[in-house]
Amino acid sequence: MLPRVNSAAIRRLNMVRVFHALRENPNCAQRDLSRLTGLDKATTSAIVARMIEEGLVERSEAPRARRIGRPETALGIAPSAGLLVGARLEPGTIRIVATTLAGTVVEQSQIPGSTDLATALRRLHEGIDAVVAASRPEDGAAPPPLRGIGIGIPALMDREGRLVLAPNLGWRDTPIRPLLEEALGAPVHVDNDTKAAAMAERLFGACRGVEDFVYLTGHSGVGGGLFLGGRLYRGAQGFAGEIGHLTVVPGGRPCGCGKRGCLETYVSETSILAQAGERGRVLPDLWAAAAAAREGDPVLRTLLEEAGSHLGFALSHLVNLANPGLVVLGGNLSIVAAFILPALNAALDEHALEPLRRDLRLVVSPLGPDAVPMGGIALAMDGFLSVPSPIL
Amino acid sequence: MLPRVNSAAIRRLNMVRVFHALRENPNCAQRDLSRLTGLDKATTSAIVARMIEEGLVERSEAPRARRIGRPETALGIAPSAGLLVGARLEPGTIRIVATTLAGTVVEQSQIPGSTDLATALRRLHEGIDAVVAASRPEDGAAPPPLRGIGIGIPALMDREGRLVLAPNLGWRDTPIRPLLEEALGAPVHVDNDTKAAAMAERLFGACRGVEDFVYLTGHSGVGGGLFLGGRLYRGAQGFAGEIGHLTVVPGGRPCGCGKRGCLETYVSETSILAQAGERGRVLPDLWAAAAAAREGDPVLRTLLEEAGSHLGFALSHLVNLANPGLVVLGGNLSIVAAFILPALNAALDEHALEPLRRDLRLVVSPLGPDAVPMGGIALAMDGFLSVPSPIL
DNA sequence: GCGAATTAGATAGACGGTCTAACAAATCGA
DNA sequence: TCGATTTGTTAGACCGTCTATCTAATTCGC
Repeated sequence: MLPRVNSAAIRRLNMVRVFHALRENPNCAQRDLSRLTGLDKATTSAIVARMIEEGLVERSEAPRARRIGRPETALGIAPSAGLLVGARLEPGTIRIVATTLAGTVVEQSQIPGSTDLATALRRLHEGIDAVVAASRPEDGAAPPPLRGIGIGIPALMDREGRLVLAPNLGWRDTPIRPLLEEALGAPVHVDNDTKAAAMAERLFGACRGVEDFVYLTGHSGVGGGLFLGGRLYRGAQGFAGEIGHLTVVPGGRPCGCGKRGCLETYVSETSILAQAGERGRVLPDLWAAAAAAREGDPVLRTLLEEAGSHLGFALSHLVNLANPGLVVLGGNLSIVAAFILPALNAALDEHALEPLRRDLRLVVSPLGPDAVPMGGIALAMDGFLSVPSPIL
Repeated sequence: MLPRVNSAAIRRLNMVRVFHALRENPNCAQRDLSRLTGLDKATTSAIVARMIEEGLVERSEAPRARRIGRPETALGIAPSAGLLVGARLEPGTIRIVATTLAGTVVEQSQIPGSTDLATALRRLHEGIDAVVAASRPEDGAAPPPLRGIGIGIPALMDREGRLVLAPNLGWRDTPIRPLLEEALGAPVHVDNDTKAAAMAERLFGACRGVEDFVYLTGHSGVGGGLFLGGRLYRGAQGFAGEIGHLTVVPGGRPCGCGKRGCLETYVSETSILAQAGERGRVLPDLWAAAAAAREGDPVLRTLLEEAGSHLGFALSHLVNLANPGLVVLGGNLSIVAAFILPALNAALDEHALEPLRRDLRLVVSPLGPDAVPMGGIALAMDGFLSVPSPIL
């Protein structure tokens, strides 16, 4: 059943618009918010007054003089209004960030992970407590309340937020959200790490204001986050974006999914290192692979070129189907971006339709390794603002 | 700039909900509308009263007795409230339907098409006039007003509704909507034929109530209509869904797009007939191809099996990326569906991820050749209801 | 037959949004 | 000091939905 649309819904919707306008334009005046949101200045006045009353927004002390007329007062999301926590849960490490409600990072940490569910959750819990404790304001004022927690996990999550399968962690069918919510005592949002990272790029990274883009990342597998028509797209079951299992070489390298020739047997960090090993180059990680390529090692050069070619071929399918305006290379892919991009672009030229290819922009993620935990922040922010989903 | 969200917007939104609930459940009572839309019965009462006042809805004369209590009065979209016209514009033929606002067909016709722009538009104009004239009620009452016209064209249309390129018609960069609107004197909506057909399946066909599905069709090319997250998805430039140009055989048959091995060089009506000819079977159309296959012709059997295999391979990419819950085979593909489905399913089994494949339903379009003109109706209906786009 | 029960639908009033229009506030420039 | 200019507030109109109550029309039990 669709949520009811009544005056409460429209108030929330307009409040969220004002919030994001203010988040993206810190220290702007009420007048600017009117222009940005399209709301009448009287409406803006009412909404801002309410947000100030709720402690969500604060006025700067000093009015800013303009050329002529009454000076404007700058507004901003109050740092004391609350704290959001984002986390990235991986087998080896857990990365945690704390931000203001506006998404400004105030604290971060990295702790060891675990493939044991109880251990991982305990460490996550302790890590979050520590980060929140460290986020206390210096002047000894009351700590901002924890408003929400968002966590990105390398796992298939269904549309209800249930963990279906996490091969790297060895977990399956785990009601991870309730487990965490009970332990942490704040609203918890859990999502696939790539989808979370895509949200981060949209709110804080390279895709601000972009309505249709694709986020690509590659660790143990290759994941795609589809942001389509102004929303993160999840698919009928919540599994959309599985670009890593497109068949790029029929009958090719065997994949963990049981098929052969999947993209991620050629392009993920794991598979690139494996292939390097097969060709006599034992390397610890992609940084080493990038270093070797930078020094001119022909094996790595060729390997990364092949990877770029396969990725470009798979990406061309996505481009022809979804016609995104922007593709972001993120995660570990950004480490080797310089060496895969030429072949990737060539493959796109060869396989993507010209009018779709022509207007396609391709960028390397500015968030880098922070994309997933910041995606947790994005999830938590969305949850805090909690717009009933079918609206906007 | 996003449209303003105010009380007028929420009224329209709720009115549209009531309209669609009533369209999908003809002769239901006001009480049922409340349940279907989630609106309070008082709200429903107000909305229905207003729609009756506007002539959009009418009450049936006879109240329907229930087991106990006051009998309910059946409601329906008034046939006299207006007429919608949908058309399919092809080089050879123009197909036109007229329906009530509820989408009930009241008249249809088929006239010759033309690749000359002026001729085609003139014939379309005359054909629509004729169909509208023939739709007069038998009792000699005033004819319902023409509320909108929707047209599906085999063309790349940009997001502003401008015709960018129509290879089969030989048109490019044509402001077709203004041309038609001036001539026809009613709101005109023009869109890609496949996207229109997908809308028809959603409103009137196999996809009623389905939020994420893919519509596939194949005439001169192979097109895909993506309906994602409850909306027709257009992509950054409006070109989304070009499944026909996925590379399925690297270095394969040359395609009109300049590349090689595109899906549509194996699966479209044109290419199937061409391949049949190369193998010594000269056939006029897909009906003949289906007939030959039905009679056991091994050449056609093999050919269609290969087509199914290629289509399934390309579709597996779409499934892995978009995770649709339903795939509809429409247009000319439905003619040969019986002979391509086994290989198509096998290719999906081989190349689509198991959890995504498992819950995927595949159906043949119930609308068949009417999908495109009914898609025009869907466009016109959407336009008539004109919900500001970012809402719902 | 007749009143109680039951269900559909209408109505009154509360409530809560945004918008228009007028007003108050704060500055610049002459 | 006064008018012009621009920002921000306020009063009131307007228009939605929602709650609560009322009316209408029927069946059921007796």
